[in-house]
Amino acid sequence: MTDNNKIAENIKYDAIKTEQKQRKIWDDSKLFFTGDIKKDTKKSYVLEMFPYPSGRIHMGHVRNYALGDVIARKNHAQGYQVLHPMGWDAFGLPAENAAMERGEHPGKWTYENINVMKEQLKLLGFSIDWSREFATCDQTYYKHQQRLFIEMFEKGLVYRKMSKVNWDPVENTVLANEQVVDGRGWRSGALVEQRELNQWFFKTTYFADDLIDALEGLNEWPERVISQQFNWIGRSEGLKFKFDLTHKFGDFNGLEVYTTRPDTLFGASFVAIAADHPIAKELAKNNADLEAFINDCKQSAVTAEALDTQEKKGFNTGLKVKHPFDDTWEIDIWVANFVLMEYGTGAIFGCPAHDQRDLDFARKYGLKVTPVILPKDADANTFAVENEAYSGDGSIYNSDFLNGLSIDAGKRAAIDKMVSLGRGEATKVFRLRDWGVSRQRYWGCPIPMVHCDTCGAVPEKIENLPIALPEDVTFDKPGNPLDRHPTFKHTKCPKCGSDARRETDTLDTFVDSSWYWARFCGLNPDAPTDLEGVNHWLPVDHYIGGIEHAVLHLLYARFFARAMKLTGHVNVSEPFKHLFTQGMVTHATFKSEDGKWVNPADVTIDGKNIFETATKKPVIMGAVEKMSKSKKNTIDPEYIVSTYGADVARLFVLSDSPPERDVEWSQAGVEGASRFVNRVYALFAKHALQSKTPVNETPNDADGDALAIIKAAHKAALNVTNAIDRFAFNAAIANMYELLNFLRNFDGKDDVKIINARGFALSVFARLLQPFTPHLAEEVWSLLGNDGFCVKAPWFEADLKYAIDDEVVIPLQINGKKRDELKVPKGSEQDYVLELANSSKAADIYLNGKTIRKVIFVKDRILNIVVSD
RNA sequence: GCGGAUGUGGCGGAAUCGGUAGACGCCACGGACUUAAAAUCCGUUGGGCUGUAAGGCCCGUGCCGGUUCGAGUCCGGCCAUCCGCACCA
Repeated sequence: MTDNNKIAENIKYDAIKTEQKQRKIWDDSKLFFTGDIKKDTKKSYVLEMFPYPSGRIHMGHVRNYALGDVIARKNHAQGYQVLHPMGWDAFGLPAENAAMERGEHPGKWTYENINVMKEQLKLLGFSIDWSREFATCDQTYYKHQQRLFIEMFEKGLVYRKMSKVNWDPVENTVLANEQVVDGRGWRSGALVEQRELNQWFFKTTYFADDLIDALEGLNEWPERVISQQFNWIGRSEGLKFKFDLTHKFGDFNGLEVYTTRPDTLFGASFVAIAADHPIAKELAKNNADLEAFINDCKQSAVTAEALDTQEKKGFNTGLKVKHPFDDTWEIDIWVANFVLMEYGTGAIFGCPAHDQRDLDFARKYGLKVTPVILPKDADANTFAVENEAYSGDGSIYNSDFLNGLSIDAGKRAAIDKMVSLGRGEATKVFRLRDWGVSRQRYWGCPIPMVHCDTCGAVPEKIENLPIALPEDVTFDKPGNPLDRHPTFKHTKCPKCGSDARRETDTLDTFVDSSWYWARFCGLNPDAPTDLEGVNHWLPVDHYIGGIEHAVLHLLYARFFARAMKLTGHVNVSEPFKHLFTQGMVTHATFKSEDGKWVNPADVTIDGKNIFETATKKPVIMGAVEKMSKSKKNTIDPEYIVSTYGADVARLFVLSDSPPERDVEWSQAGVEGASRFVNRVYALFAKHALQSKTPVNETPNDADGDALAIIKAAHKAALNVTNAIDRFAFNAAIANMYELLNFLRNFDGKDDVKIINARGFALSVFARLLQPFTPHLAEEVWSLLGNDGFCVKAPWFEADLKYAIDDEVVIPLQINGKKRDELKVPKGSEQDYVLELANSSKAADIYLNGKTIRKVIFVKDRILNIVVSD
């Protein structure tokens, strides 16, 4: 053992101290300050979904921001000008709850949390430009949001109406449709009630067609997000037309219905309306039985499972309509529990033969079932529908002028006829509704509108913005503190100057996060966006966050991009070019025998015995689940950072699983990452004992081991770069482990050429490490004798001359089974390889006495000889 | 019910273009160092059969089938798990 090695044995990497030192240097030199736009430099806008300031950061944040940081840092090294900002999604209910509990102002709680979390994020060494930080509860942010609201109002994208709303009785506020999951509030989990309230709406449906069409262009989005949005917007194309009532009823002489199957009109056997359809309501006034039925419908279940099993029920109103294509044909109108007022026109015609739901209904009430679509190869005289509706392809029959047509042609013909009769028109219907944004809460962006008895709802003047939240509020009573505030409500009409009432509802907090990506492009004090900034930086090149926002946030942000384009604040209609949705951080869960959750850190696993370390009481292992406080299976990132260092925390959350999948937190995995960091440091430190001269370019006089080292470095650079580009960070890290393992074979070797080659390989290695373990990378970068920052050193581009081996081992297959390996110079031709194969051991055994029928040769890949006896 | 994704050793996973399945890590086991342990370092590690040994053979990527000289990868059909939507007319 050389002296150097003896010294090296004692080399210990002090991650905690080194990381503090490095971060201070980065801060002092404003390393990640974006600065003014550099027009002649490639740009990269990397954005992770900004956090809600709940108190402390959790592992999910670490993974989210570590992912983005890899891309941002690699782009830095590649010479891009990078925009990598951070802010706070800071309005919302938890702050009000905290205010109630502590008697503090929600703003105080929020800003305190922001301070704590910002310090925690800084500990992790992310390459964030903190100079662009803002919180959505900053007046300097929501002021502009109020302006956007007013301008959208002026463009007709905002309106107010009385509407049935989803009322969350726990949060005491309204929820958007998207925020109701299985009939429950998405956050509170409370059963949602229906209430009638006057609400502000964003006209998301105005862009419905474009929101769905443009999905096709989002080819860097995950397929499942695209399909979720597609289903959510839910466009259907069909026919809206009017039935005539046989007898006028009150003010009603007709009934409008919507159908996607106008081709089956001659199979109609009933018409059904929703329980809250105006005709049903009117009828119920003089019909107690119907009233009872309607009330019954209203109370029916809201959950998915219940809907599934719920029986179809109807009430025959006694009213009838005439068939639109045959005056003499009369059809009963039923009120049915499965017809929704919110979709289409709230009324349908039922064709039981070709719709399962209609068939169930018809069978229950003994209604006629007339097939009008004849499957190919079926006999018109014998084809019948029993208990399964036929929804497949076929040709139309039993249908007068539609007979013989295909389904598509029949649809067109029926629509054309309906149009020529003046009874209807082709119509698109969307599942997507307009976005109700009024919330009866304090801690949100005030809606900048004024209600005047003469002028109606009038927007506040832009120069009066922000409409600021008053500070002197209390949370001791239920309801909205703004509404009961002594002065906030009282104002003058911006139009006529007379006494008026200020709107006291605030905006849904999803509004706040719908445009922050645009604000980051430049903190213009005078307008929502900086035009030069948005024109340069948008769209976001990489947007990274959780899959739980697949519909809500991402749909709203796409809507806002369109609205802001219309109002002249951005030039894109799609905000995010590449979307990446990362998996969760999970951890084992444990429960004590009395059913209480036990923190995994307090559990000892000794063979089959699992017990609480302190008390020795047995515990039961539960499922691996998303880290959550309630299940006590969280790991505090700050604890990991202070024990193992930020690099280890970052490395682990990226190394164990592909980023789009869940990663399971494990102590052993963390220790593995920590070993890696220490070994890497030791490798560099030992080298530094022998040389302090940086070798940043490929040495050209190497041979033997030195050449092998150089090749390994180039190969690693090629593989790691490719892996990062396809977001396979776990594979990138595996490649770095391989490089480490290889280079360790040459630890301490004192041959000059080896030292030189190793110095070069380490220079490459440091640069590959930089996006993943930046503190370590910068430290070892200077150990190699470099001035300046590793992150500023050019990203190492592999030379294929070195990265690709000049000798390859290819399999020799006989009849498709591998029988031997052949070492051949790269690019060897078939003749040469075949000759080599003939002299191999395998040839003796498998080729002797056989007839060669075919030879398959793929250069540098494989030789396969097909033989027979 | 509809739509989407996934399925590979004891575990997490790799295999980028149809061409050596199991890289890399974890766990486990053996060894070195140590009074001892931890740490560290060096090895072994898909299953089975066979051989004194070097080695050889068979099986193997959820299941069944197909295309191909060759399939984890492509095609058809199942099964399982997860996610989303769901009386949407």
